Amino acid sequence: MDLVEELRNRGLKVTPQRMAVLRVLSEGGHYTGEQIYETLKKTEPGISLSTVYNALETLREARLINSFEARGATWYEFRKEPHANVICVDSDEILDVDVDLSNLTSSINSKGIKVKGVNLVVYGECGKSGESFHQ
Amino acid sequence: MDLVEELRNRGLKVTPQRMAVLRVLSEGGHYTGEQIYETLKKTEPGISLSTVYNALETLREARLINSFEARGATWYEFRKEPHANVICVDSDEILDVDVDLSNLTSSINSKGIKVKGVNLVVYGECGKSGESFHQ
DNA sequence: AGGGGTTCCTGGAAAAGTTTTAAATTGTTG
DNA sequence: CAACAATTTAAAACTTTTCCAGGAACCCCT
Repeated sequence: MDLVEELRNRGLKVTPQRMAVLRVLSEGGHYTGEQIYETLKKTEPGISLSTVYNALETLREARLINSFEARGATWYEFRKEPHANVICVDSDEILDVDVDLSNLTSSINSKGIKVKGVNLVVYGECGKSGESFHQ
Repeated sequence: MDLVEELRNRGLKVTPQRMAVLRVLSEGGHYTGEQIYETLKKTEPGISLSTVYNALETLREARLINSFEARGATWYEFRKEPHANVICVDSDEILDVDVDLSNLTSSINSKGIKVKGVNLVVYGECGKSGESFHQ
């Protein structure tokens, strides 16, 4: 099922702005709302920051993208398997690291909590240094 | 080693404001900076919000308390073993759930990343409903 | 295909909520 | 008591949400 279909199936309209946000995130990496807005301003003249935030929230509810909070901001990424978001304290990068979270989820489920989402943020030294914009 | 000693050992001054913040957190639960400020205003007349934030950052760096981000705010808790912070989507409570994170940490360490901190935020239904202030 | 109508979405400005900063004052430690 | 760190107050910064009028997407119909 492609992204357009997934939006329609949920009664959501397929707008150019939503597709533009998806296009940015589908290339991989981690972005704040502001970063997506700055990226899209170049190709989507007139798009507004509130539209970006509206689209992000809608796409997140539709589970087409994920979000997590770190460093005082909300970060968005294209949907993918549960994983660790590793924040490199030396390089400011955010890396995806595949880890198995199924044991953890079932352990919490067994305590009477129905797990709806898991956000794992790890702070660590990854040996690199310097800044990188595309996170 | 008590808290006063731990502050002194790190070259930090023991101020009434820092001790007041520790007193709130040591009773357990999860608080935002604003909630701690509101709590302390009753017993520490004249304390300011920025002092609370300064103290929280200092205490966090000294590893006497933990913090994690969720729901658009930073939440603080007294230091304890790594665990899952479960946000109940039905009751707005935040619960501590003990889970073993050692496998996860060593798995990430083995990929060349030196783990400095783990923040595990889980969203789930815990069957309760209604609001609770002390989280 | 094309048009009409309904519903939902967008854009711009402003507000809200959280956290940080600046500069002067006060407090803690040796 | 001197040296230096921490607190206070106010304002600003930063991210995100809200409001609503105008516009666009979708559905149905021909």
